Amino acid sequence: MPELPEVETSRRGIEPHIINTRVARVIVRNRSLRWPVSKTVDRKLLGETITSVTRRAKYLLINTDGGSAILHLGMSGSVFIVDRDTPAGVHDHVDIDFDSGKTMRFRDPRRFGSLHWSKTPLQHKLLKSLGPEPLADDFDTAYLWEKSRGRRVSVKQFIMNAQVVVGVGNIYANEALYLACINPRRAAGRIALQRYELLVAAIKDVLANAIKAGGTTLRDFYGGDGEAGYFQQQLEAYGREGEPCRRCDAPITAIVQGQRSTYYCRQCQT
DNA sequence: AAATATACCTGACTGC
DNA sequence: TGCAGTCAGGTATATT
Repeated sequence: MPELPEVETSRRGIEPHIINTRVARVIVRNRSLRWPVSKTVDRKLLGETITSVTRRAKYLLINTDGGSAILHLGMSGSVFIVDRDTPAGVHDHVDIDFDSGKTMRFRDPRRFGSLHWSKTPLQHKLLKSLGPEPLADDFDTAYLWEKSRGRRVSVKQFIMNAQVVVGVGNIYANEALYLACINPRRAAGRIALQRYELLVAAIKDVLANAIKAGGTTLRDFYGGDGEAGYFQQQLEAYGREGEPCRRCDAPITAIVQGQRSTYYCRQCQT
């Protein structure tokens, strides 16, 4: 499923193929994504030239001089480049054809993704109240510690809250807490500054490593669907219920927090 | 204000 | 082999 590293991988895979090229046609086969795709999107995109593809949280911004398309991959979405007139599958909901003869295709079996248009995407309702980017310098120990004061919610749910920090999905929340030796059930407001230092470093580390691993997917991105489980072999906690902790050998425990599965070591995450 | 629950959707998997 | 049931998960929104 696309977490931040995969969205970033998609961005890097797509941008070189569509930058400075003009949109020749937009085909929306299915408008019922998470929110109905407005015809405004197709209308505004048509004829525009792509100036860049950027990312904010897990949103891809396909930028033009006239505004930006805001694409979210949801849980099962992917974007990739194909030659024009490549037959579309049942879950291929949107094609953007370019003058170059290439097509950017959006595929999303579960249709949790979304597509919007905005002249000022960072001010868009969906983006305007997001927290800092986890890999940016303004996401640091002091910020996270301060933000956590007085909060009784579990630290895992706290770091998965996009108003606190974006891009930390379930898998990476589990992994980061494991790396920082913090019990996911602990209240966010009752964790010391020094431990937040470890946690911030762990979040940055796990995301940076996953982006690096995404480079593997990038190689066969062209024509592929970018959904390969590239980071799986590096997981320390997620999905390892009953298997031995690689630090202390105690079995990894699985619990549910906020209807999400949590995996952690009861012995060394305190 | 903060915490918690709900809704959206379908492929993959499990058990009969 | 087929079928019904369960799970997964991002995030806006509703409810407490």
